[in-house]
Amino acid sequence: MGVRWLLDLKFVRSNYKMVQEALARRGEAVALEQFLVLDKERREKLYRVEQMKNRRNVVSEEIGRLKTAGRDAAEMMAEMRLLSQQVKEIDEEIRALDGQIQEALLNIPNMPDESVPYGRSAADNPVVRKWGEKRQFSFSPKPHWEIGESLDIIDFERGGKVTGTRFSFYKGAGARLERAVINFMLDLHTGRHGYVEVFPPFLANRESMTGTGQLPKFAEDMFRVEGTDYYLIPTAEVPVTNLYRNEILDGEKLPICHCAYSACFRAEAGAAGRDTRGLIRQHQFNKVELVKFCRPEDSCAELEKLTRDAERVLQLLGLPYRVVVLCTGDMGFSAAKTYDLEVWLPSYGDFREISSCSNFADYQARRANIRYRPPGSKARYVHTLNGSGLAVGRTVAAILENYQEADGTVTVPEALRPYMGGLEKIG
RNA sequence: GGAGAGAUGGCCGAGUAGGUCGAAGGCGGUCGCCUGCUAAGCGAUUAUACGGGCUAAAACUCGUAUCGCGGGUUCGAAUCCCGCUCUCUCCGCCA
Repeated sequence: MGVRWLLDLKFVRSNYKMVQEALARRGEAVALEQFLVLDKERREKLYRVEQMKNRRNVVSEEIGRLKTAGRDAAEMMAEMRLLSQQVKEIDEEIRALDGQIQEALLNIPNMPDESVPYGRSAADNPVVRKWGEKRQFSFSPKPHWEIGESLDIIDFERGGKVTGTRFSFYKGAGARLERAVINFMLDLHTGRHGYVEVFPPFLANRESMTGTGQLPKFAEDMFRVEGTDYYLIPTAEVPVTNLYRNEILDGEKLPICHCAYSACFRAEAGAAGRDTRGLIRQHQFNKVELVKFCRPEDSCAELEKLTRDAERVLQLLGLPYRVVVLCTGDMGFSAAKTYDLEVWLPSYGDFREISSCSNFADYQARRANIRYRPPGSKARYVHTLNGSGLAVGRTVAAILENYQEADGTVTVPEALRPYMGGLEKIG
């Protein structure tokens, strides 16, 4: 039975030290020794059982010949009956080993790209570049949730009533603003950056969640539809990356670039007490996502481009931001390299993440089995990338805070006015 | 939700009273040949994964597995039995 491995077994086997060191840089002591032992045992058993199967095949053929010739083969059949029994047992053992190995692999994070700086936590993420000037307020700027409430364009209170904490309503110009931001981003990425828009399902099944790495490790971060195997997507990355699961793409078509709007749902387990007010950390939020599939040799350059595409949104909206590169200790589980875009939020007096752009190398492609065929050669795994372009709720929060005026109104950024029916000011 | 039909290689499509079928044939693809009956002809070749051997690595070679998925029967299963999934058609329902 063919098992598709989550890591290249041969690679891990022969570059054991290197893999071990790469993973150690992430700060997780990964037990690869265990893997090596299991792998060795598996290969020994596999070899043995394949020898047995070979004998069975050869003898069975012989039995067929004898029988058609009308001769007796009872002795051989008896022997084979025994052999088959043993084969079955060893097959069972191998299957158990496969499961153990696969389980071990599922919990091994991606290896960081060599260019990723070493560090232990978010505090060690180097700032790569900054853009924009922080506005000097002649008054004391208010946090976006206060602005939203006083302008009556965001209703957190009733969101809590209707659904629960961390849910909210947008209303009037607020709802329109949210929609404007979505459309602005989609138009920018499709019109100027060459992405093909897709509108995905907001629920995805277990295979898809495993394909992009949300499962099995992060099940508690997601909402699951009771009685089904469907999960509410935590990001459009899931359905869009899985678009091509179990497919072999035409090499000529790469890179394939998609952008997608979706609502995103996150259980935010373990986030109790953090960002309890406002739009920063909701159970449901909107996001425009950028997703790329490319050749392995292009993924580094594609990550730079994708990041720039996301940055362009902030630039056109006139929102100050900085770009940090996540250090080894702060990177997500599946990522090989990640840039975070952090927007300036006056009420926090700090930069907050508004986009995360990652190169996953072949990590997701291997799990999701997405390949391409280079001209005249075998299928290879593609590299996948994605990034927010951008998180809409946080963008709205940033607009409200950065564009607020002393009289309590909010100026609409010029780039959004065409999407707001020409509206220049909210309030 | 109810009833029926079907799932075979890149595609189309054979193959079921179990045996030498990884699987006929066609198309497509690749390589070579031919080139005045020309929007052609001829020949060859054309799956993937894993393991062993040989390698610097390949190529190569041997083996195993794979005919929707998972089990079962059997010395032996694409072919028989059971379960599941998906697709198609008809009915119902609905945005």
